[in-house]
Amino acid sequence: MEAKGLAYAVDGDVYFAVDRFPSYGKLSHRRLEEMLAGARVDVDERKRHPMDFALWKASKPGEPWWDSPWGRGRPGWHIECSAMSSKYLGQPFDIHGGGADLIFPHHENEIAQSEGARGCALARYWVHNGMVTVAQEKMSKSLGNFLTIHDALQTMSAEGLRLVLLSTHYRMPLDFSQQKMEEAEKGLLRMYETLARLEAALPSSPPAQDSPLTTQAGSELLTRFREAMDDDFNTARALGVVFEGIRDLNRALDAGQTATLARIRAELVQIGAVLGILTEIPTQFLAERKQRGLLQTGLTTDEIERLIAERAAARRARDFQRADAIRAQLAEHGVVLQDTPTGTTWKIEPGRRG
RNA sequence: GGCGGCGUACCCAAGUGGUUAAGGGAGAGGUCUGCAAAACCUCCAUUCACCGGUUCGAAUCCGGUCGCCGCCUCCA
Repeated sequence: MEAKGLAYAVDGDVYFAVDRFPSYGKLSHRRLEEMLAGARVDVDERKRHPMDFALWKASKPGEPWWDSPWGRGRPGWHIECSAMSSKYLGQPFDIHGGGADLIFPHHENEIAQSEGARGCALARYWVHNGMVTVAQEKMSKSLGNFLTIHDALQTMSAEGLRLVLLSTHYRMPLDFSQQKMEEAEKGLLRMYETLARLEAALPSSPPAQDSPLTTQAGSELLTRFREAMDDDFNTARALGVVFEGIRDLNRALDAGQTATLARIRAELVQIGAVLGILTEIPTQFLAERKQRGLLQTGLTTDEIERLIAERAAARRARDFQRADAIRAQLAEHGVVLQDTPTGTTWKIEPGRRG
């Protein structure tokens, strides 16, 4: 870049000369002249142009350093991305992603230095995601309003978290909230309860595999899923397709249409594998959820089972008052009973989370 | 001030020129059930922040207004 006149060294620093790169600003739709007005004070006087950025910085005492033709120093802050991407992906490569807050200056500068150095495009497509916000404010380290994935997984399942993130188009801001987490968990529960029903009706469900989509003729769900994803990764729309599939599945289960069940299951399994949801064995997912929920009921499985047995005896004796009292007693602890043809099962009330 | 974007039902959220404005949550009614739960069915925006314009036709395009967010300094 120095040889091309795109960069210059000053006192062991090396700067990129933005005014020597005509398309500077093309990604962020900014023009150098317009940005001058907003340029703040303490511009480094050694720069030729205020927007020039460091490709290499001389080390100050106590800082880490590497040897270089310009003396001891370290790479400028955009260099690592250009260096790594060209080494591992080549140039140009297909898709460069990142948060919308990085468009300027970070990605703009990456383009300038990479394209300036190599004379060809850096990336074919740029994919910028909207910010995750908390109470409408950008979630960021400096504001301290952040939640790590590890934190989030203390109170919700990994697939539930994915569902939250998938429920909004990636370019839109996503306001992270307790309510969204709960709604995602509810949605996931609905899906797995349906799949568990399915498993009971049509055993030996294959677990979701990370395999390419195979769109068979007549597989409407897959076709619509693919259309949604082909539309700039419209995962919110794709989730709508998933929920419609779940509804179709429940309808077929109610109607006992076995052939339909197998087809929809195959489709949902493939869709789930792409989205990273519905990859668990339904009965295990529900059992695990039950186990976690048990903690905040203040009851043990034995106590619950004992009350259920007592209720069953009351029902046999047609003492429905006693039976309903037991139901109410358990409900107070968040335990919901479900009478089925094969006996009574229980689950933890959705929305109550430990 | 400049650049980019957002404002769709009670809440979340798709839809960017043309059949009835996806889907989820909440809510209401119904089927099923001894009672429930789950599931299913029905209902829930003549209307898309507001005003004006273009068009046979606009949530979607254009102009303006209001509100909100991100970036415009170093660092990553």
